[in-house]
Amino acid sequence: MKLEVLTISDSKEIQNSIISKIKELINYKNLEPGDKLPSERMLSEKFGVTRGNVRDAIQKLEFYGLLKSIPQSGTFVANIGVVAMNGMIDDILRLDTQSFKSLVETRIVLELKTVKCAAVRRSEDDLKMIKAALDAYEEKVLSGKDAVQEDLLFHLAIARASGNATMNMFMLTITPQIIMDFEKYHVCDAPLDSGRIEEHLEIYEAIKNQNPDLAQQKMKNHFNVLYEYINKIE
Amino acid sequence: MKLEVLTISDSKEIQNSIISKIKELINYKNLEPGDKLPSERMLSEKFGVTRGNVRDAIQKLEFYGLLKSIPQSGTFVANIGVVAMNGMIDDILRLDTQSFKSLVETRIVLELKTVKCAAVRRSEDDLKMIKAALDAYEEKVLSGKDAVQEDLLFHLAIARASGNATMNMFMLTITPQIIMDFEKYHVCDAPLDSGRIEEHLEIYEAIKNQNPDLAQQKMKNHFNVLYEYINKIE
DNA sequence: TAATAATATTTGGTTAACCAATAAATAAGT
DNA sequence: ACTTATTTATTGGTTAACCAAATATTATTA
Repeated sequence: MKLEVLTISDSKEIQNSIISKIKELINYKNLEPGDKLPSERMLSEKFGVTRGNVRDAIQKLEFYGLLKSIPQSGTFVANIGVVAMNGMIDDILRLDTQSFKSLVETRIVLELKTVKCAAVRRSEDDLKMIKAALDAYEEKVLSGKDAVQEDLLFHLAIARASGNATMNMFMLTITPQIIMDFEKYHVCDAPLDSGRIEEHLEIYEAIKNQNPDLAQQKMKNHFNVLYEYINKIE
Repeated sequence: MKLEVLTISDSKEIQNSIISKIKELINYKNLEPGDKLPSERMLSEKFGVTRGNVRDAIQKLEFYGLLKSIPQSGTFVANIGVVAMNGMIDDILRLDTQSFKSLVETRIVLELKTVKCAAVRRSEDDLKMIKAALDAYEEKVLSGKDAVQEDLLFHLAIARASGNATMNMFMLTITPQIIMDFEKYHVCDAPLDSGRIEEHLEIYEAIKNQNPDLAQQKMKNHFNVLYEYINKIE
């Protein structure tokens, strides 16, 4: 007889099934914005799972802004109607894992905007930090070493200078995965680096001179090779 | 004498200080990609905090892809170099709270892309779901009721049809906050809805006919009023 | 009867003990 | 001396008991 083991995907399944049951409960009980959910203990008993499982599921829905836990009081339905609640939970349950292509595609979209914002809004301090990242990248490349990290730190510095906390955070969430995939798929092995120093410099100059359209254009050029790459895969 | 109470911002401060200490530790010990961090118990003792605090901090860094916990084995530095590690942790610690403006700005950027992708990649199934969302929106508006939820579900259906899991997830994370802010700031009180049904329909038709550029153009029109709004505030 | 005070219960959050899987150290066998 | 088997210690994860704040209930009083 085979031993039953709880793998990660199993625990993900449990979490999703709990989320699904919470959705049904909200519909069944006609809970509206601001209404209180049953306590974690009751839910865990009702669903036949541990309280920890329930807490994790609630935490996930809290991350997406659908529930709000208040200490010593209860867990409440967010200020969002039943229709949106149902639609969003369905979407959350259906979410695929993020492919390399989707990550890069998203990165390009975000950066074509962050660079524009940075050109308009960057402070003198921002500019200094972008310059520092630029110099670090150049030095690493000229010494013949791999400079993937310094490359992406340059781009993150621009994201910070964009003055948009949302895009900044999104860039932070996708950057590590991109770095690892880059090395995995050997995207940066090609001898493009000498040209890319120049490209970085041009982007920097455009930001320095507060020319948003030029900055975006230079960034677009910079992404050309990457763009071709992701359209090739899949 | 005042009673000492641990507020949410205090606990956030603790978490950030732990993250900062982990960063110092990685530098001090010269931990490289794949190296093992000291155990949670040792860290909690070293830092003078509870093990739960340490776990939370590690979980946050795991979310950003900088650490990886493996059960019964340890917590490991991700496949990312020291330079990127330091830069990213600094960025994470510096992250601002997301303003309404940054949310809407990001939403526009993402949607101008998702709608284009959706026009190219949408399946017949996707198309049906977008149509269903469109009909639900129209019905709600024509009956004179508030249709903010149905509005955004239409846009989420497009995000799903884009075939890009990353942008889909990003849209899901910002949508609830936008809905709540919309109602808070009374963005949708204006009598624009009759015109907006038409706009939605045009977007849908462009997606149906697989015309990405037209779809993007229609989406851009649709966002015009919103775009003016966010450039007005602040 | 209504308003207030006191008590009991319920709540999400926290923590210390526990678990099974892993890794390290030791012992045994060849 | 080197491999293999066995034991021991350590690990992140889990759970059941506990906590203090918030709420509901009951008792008291005017």
